[in-house]
Amino acid sequence: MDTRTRALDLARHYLQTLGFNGFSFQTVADALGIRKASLHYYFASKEDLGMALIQDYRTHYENWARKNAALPALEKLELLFVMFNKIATDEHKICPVGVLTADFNSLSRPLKKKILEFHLGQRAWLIRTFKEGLEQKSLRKDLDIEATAELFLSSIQGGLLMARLRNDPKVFKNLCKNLLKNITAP
Amino acid sequence: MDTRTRALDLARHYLQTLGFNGFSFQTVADALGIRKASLHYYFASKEDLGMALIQDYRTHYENWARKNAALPALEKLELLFVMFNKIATDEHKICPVGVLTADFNSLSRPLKKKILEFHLGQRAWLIRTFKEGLEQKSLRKDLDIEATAELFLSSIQGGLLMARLRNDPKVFKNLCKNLLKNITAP
DNA sequence: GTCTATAACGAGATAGAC
DNA sequence: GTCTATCTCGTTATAGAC
Repeated sequence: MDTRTRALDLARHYLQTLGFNGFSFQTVADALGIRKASLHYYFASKEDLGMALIQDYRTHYENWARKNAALPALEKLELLFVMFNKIATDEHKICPVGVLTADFNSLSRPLKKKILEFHLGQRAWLIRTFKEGLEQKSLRKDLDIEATAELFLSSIQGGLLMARLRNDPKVFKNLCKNLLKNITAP
Repeated sequence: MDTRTRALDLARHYLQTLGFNGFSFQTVADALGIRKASLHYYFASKEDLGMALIQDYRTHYENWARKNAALPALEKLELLFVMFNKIATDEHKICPVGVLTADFNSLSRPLKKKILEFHLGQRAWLIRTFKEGLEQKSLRKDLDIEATAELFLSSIQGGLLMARLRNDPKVFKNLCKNLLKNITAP
């Protein structure tokens, strides 16, 4: 794996555990085994690193979505929760988008825009998937699609925070289970 | 208002807008009109300031709860959402507990403990209030109390983040409306 | 209580050698 | 690509005068 990719993976790790203002070029450079000045060869500024992090996360997510595109809607939603549950159980990480939203006001305008775009993309994915679920009759036919998308997005972000705070993997898992139960067809 | 109280109010403002690692003694001292060294007279360390902030927020919350203790359960829940909605619409603030959970791993053990205690207290309040609502027959009688408490807590935290990200006051308000709709008796 | 002054450190960032 | 060296700035924190 090339140095830039390794740096990005490490930076994402620190982003999800310490927050954007909680790690430095030094932190990443030490873990990588190079000098912090060398990191500037790949990322001109921390701002740049932030942009690369959100772009990288977006690419990961879009690959995931593409890979599972052909599955039934309900399975896709289950797999979405599996994905976030992996984050929750991996050293109490939280979602990169959630972290960056907590640090939102210390970020540049282009970075803010990029984070919002990711969020809206995920929201659109949820709405599409709910519509598919309705066509496939796996979801309650009186489902309020927009409201449910907002509920899913907010409780995933908040649920990851809560799992960290409570130091209990069941917290997030139970939350997901109940979210799914409330939307599936009787 | 004495200097310590004013300092605490300003610090809470910066905590909720910039995160715990996003503001400094300098930030607060400038807004307060004194030198940052003088702030150390009130708070020995930033750690201390963090403890005071969470204690202060807890006192505010407990006073609020006491004031409304005699109201019907459903009204109390509505007022809870009003309180958080004020946070969301005031410069896109988020909950102090949520902020500190995002920065959790850079905090000391006593501070972590204090944050968890606040969260568990709020969770207990929700559970008590749901039970009251069931006795008063204002809530759906098949309500899963524990699961609903988790859902409320997580979607409030996540909803505040989402309202900031989307820069839209309606996001949080609609979320609250739907949370309430789903638990009220038909 | 508030001040000046300063210590000690870590951050982001750049210049230029290899 | 990676290094050493350095700059500048902001951070927490302390000592001691007023």
